[in-house]
Amino acid sequence: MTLRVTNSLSGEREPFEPQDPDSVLLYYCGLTTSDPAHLGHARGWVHVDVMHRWLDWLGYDVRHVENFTDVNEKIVARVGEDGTSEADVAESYVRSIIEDMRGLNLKRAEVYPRVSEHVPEIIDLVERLIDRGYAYEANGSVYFDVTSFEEYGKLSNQDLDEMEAQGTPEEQSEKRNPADFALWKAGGVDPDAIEDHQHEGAAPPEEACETAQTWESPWGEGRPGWHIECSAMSMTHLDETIDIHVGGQDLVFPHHENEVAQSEAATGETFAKYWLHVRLLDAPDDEKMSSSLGNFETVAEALDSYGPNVVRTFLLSTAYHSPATYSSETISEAEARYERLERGYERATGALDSTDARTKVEDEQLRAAVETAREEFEAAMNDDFNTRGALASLRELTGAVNAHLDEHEAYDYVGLREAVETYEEFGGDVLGLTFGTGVEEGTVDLAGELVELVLSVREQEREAGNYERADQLRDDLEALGVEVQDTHDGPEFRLE
RNA sequence: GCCAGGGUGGCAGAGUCUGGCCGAACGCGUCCGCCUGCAGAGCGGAUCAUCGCCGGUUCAAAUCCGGCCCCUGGCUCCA
Repeated sequence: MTLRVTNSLSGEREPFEPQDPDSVLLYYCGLTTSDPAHLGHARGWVHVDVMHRWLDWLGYDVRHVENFTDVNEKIVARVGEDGTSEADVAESYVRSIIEDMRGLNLKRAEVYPRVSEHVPEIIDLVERLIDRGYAYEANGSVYFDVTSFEEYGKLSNQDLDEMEAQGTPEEQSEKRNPADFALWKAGGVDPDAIEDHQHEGAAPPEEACETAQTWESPWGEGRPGWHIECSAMSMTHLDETIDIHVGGQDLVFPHHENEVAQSEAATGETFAKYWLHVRLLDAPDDEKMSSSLGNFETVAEALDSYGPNVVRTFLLSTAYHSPATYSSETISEAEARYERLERGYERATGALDSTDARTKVEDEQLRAAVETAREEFEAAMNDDFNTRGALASLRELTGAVNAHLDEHEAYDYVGLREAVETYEEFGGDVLGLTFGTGVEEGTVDLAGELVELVLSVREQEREAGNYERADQLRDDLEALGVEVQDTHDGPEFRLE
């Protein structure tokens, strides 16, 4: 069975065939480091992460690059609020973003390149475009001539005549065609350009702009344009042609379209074989979640409230290109979904470690269910990374595990072991969920022993018929995050 | 206006490429039963969908074709 992906270039689901059958070059359009990351960003990250993990599972050697845009007017707008200079502000957000990524249990990319560290490569690329007749200089700025690239518009299906102008009025006057876009911008940052983005506590615009970074170039001092960075960094760290380029749906035009144009004009080669676009996350009011609208939940807040597993389950409960809304309802459903999986895993591992698990016992139903779950998981992931379907197969596995444990006195050791391996391999390695972090009965650590102690007191109360006291102890434990469940074999607990 | 993606049960959300296994997955919710001092978890069962509208193709359509309505995103910084 082969992987199929929806390619924005063709608008169709296509078989995935990387240039080199053994490896995949993957680029993800990362963030501008001017605001804390919000859940919408996490949606992109987590889906790219799972794509990466699935490609690993399929046996590809994945080279994954994800940039930080640390040169941008919006960063300059934060000077005074979150730092003392553009570079300083950018650095503080890079740090918080990396922390968020860790918190989300993302597999590391191979490189996280920054624009500020790739200016020479950007300048080289711009020169190449000028040499080849695709770009021109005007007053120290350099623009890409969209009419020179015949295929301009092929990614977003835009028609040049229908397009509105890109750039500021000043830029417009320098351009040959309204749709031309800047590769290099002369000078520093114009105070007028940042005023609208400034918040309370920001430095005066003129002062903030003083701290904006500029670089020497063949056209004088200036700054790189927005789109050119990704082309330069993708080519530097991967290759002139990469296999998969992923980004937010909002970037299709103009950002990705321009990347295609400038890259392919410069190299004469295909820039990216497959373009995958992650749909934006919607806020409860059905609007997109975005920094500028201020209607977001930050990654840090979400992780704090729900933890990485619930957040990931929530994000993976919707296919990467489908609409998804973040609300208290949708996140608590994800919580229930994750917990059910985790309980199944814990029951399975607990049973496996008990003396009731026997290699001689064989439950055909359990084993068939494990087999089916594995097949369905694989089929779902291969079908354009259908994470919702993949999650569904693990639920069915959970149902089979629970049914087996409920219906039998002696357990099927081999079947349970296969089930546990499936959780770990697919739920763990591929979906990036972690199970079994709760403290098991009989765990040797102090917290566990103390809970045991409280539970034994509660058992005495129950035996004595003092249910009120027993329930009070249960409620108190609950308040501390210890969930108590009475079973045939005595009380069990798990930490939330 | 132009481009892209959506409209599936109370909610959420697969399936649409490759028409039939879809009288529609997984789940949340609700109800009943088992278990249980109670609760939770689990198990079993039930409830819940004329798949946006109209027309067409076909033995057969959520899935293909045509028209229309509505929503979201992009066309300005944005994952």
